[in-house]
Amino acid sequence: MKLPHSYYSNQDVLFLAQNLLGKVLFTEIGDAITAGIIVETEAYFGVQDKASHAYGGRRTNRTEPLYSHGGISYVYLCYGIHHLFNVVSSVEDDPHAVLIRAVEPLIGKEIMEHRRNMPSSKATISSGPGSAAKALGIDQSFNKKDLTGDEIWIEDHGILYKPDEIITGPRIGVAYAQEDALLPWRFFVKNNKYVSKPNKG
DNA sequence: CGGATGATTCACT
DNA sequence: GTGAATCATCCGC
Repeated sequence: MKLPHSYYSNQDVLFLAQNLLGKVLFTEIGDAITAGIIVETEAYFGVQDKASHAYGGRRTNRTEPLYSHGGISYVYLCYGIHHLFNVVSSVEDDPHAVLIRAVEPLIGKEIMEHRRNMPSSKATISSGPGSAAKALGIDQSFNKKDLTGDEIWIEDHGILYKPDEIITGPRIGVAYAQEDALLPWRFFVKNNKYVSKPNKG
């Protein structure tokens, strides 16, 4: 059930970003288990991607997790308020990652409702990278965690979307990346209400 | 050591 | 649609 370490070694981050749609992201904090179906992702294409924190081989204390072997998390604070969760992929020193932008609440909905202070019927409970992370209880302490461990992991529940249900488009909020901002490296499930921003095909 | 800056969200107008 | 919130990180001096 749990995706094995080998899954994350895939060196094609665009494939992985698309393949992660329909997978189920779990967190366990104390006794609280929550999980959501991944319905929106973005690929960050290593050193050659101007939108990536690792662009040009930039290597700092913060970006260090990106350079690890695939299969760990990369969580960082954005705008001083939001924790954004990424799945690190590929091999060591090849800093590819997939940003999880939205999940559909599946397990532990009451816990997510409490964390977000809104009903899970509301789309915005886990729509957008900051909200999805908060619903799952992800914060800085989840940085650099092994994704095959027992604090945060991803399972395959056999959910498969048809090719025409998966939409590709430019990434959100990366205008600073100039021409790379136009690359169609955002993937989401068509018409899923938990997808942020435009979710139609 | 200080200034700038976000892979965003939410409350208002 | 607009603007505030809010701080770790990064980079230049």
